Amino acid sequence: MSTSSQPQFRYTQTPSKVLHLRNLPWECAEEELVELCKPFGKIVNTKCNVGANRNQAFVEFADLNQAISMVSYYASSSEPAQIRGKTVYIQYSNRHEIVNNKSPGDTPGNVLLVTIEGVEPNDVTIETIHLVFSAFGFVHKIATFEKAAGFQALIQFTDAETASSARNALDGRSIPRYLLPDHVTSCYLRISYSAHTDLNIKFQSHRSRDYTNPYLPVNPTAMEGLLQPVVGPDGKKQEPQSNVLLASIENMQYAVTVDVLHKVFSAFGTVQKIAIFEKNGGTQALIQYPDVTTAAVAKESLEGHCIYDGGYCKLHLSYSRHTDLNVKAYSDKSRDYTISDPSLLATQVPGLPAAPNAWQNPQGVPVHHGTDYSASAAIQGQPPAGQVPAWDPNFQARPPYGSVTGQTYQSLTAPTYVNAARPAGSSPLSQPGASSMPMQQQQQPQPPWANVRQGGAAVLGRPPYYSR
DNA sequence: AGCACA
Repeated sequence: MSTSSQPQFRYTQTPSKVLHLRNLPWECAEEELVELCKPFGKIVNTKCNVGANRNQAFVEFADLNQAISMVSYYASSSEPAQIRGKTVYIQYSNRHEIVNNKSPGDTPGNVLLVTIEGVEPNDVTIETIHLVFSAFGFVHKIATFEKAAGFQALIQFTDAETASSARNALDGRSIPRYLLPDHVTSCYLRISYSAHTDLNIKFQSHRSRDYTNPYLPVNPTAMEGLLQPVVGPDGKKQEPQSNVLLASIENMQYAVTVDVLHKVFSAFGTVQKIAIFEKNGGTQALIQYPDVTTAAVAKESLEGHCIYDGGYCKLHLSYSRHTDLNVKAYSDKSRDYTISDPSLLATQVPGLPAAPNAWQNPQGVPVHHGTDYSASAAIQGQPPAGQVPAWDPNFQARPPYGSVTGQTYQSLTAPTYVNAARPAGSSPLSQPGASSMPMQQQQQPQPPWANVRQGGAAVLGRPPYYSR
């Protein structure tokens, strides 16, 4: 902070395109400023409400001579410059351009930056935010994050007009109390415009949503945040035991299929469900046991071990926060072994339960496959049987391609490959007789909200966000 | 009445 850094005399004006106007009336509008100045030239920028009293302003002309003409005119005029009858004092500014006339947050755009004050991130769900802002138009995307400023959300509308209507209505307002947890006393929204025009949402999760693409992959790890945060009795975070294990597969040189995982994890007890997914470029899987004890044994036994010799497909296990996976009964990435007796599924059982809870498993009970899959399996080159990757220390490293299951669920395998091989729309499941399960062709992961509604299958097919 | 923003 050196005084010599300001060598120019403060009140000695060298000409500038920028004029400094002071003694302006309270909250002088930009229009009033322009009215006063535009007879002298083209105004390219202004800044109003400057100074502690907000009664100063800057006006920048396109050309220096225009500014000079204005200053000269009023220097020799008998009538001072006036706005609303107040004399306005005009000088050259000591700067030569107006910078940051508008802060970026005041430049309208279709994306709002919302800071939610007075709440913890867990107090306001993305659903609540969506609800509040949807009142002004279709909300395309939402991304939430925690920064120094607090809990913030980027909310993408179709256009700046919609965004500004939301901003005008909600800025400084509070989210309705009934949408908030009881312990939240106040929750004020500070809204500005983001410079973004299109948010890049990679996953549906508890922190981000893309309502234009309901079938965007769900990030299962992120979705765990939907559950209660886990805090031990001592107040510290802990990893609670669970009947569901989260397996990260490292150095996955060979394909790890549902069948392989089933074989490996079945060594410790009944495996109920398996789901495989990609996360951060790696492969992870969720393996569900009936009880925590079995999961704990499997975790202790398998942690750090490799599915194949040579350090291939090394397992890292932790407890998932899930307790009951909602997975497609048959897909190349998931399996629900609890759906019913596999031996029944292999054969056509016309009256097999239409399953009161069939909507929870949109892939449904594949009673319609009939003879179809045997042919498709052949097309896929799947041998009827093959080497089973066993949990055997002597097991030779070998890609499990073509590996087929043991007798127990061999029959389950074929429909999986059938579904994977068949283009959407050609599934026999879409035949009229299958109308009770309308969404069976949806191969994408279910949006997380799909399974919380009754009749979720129908909701999945036509999310409410398409209703506009 | 006396020079902004972030």
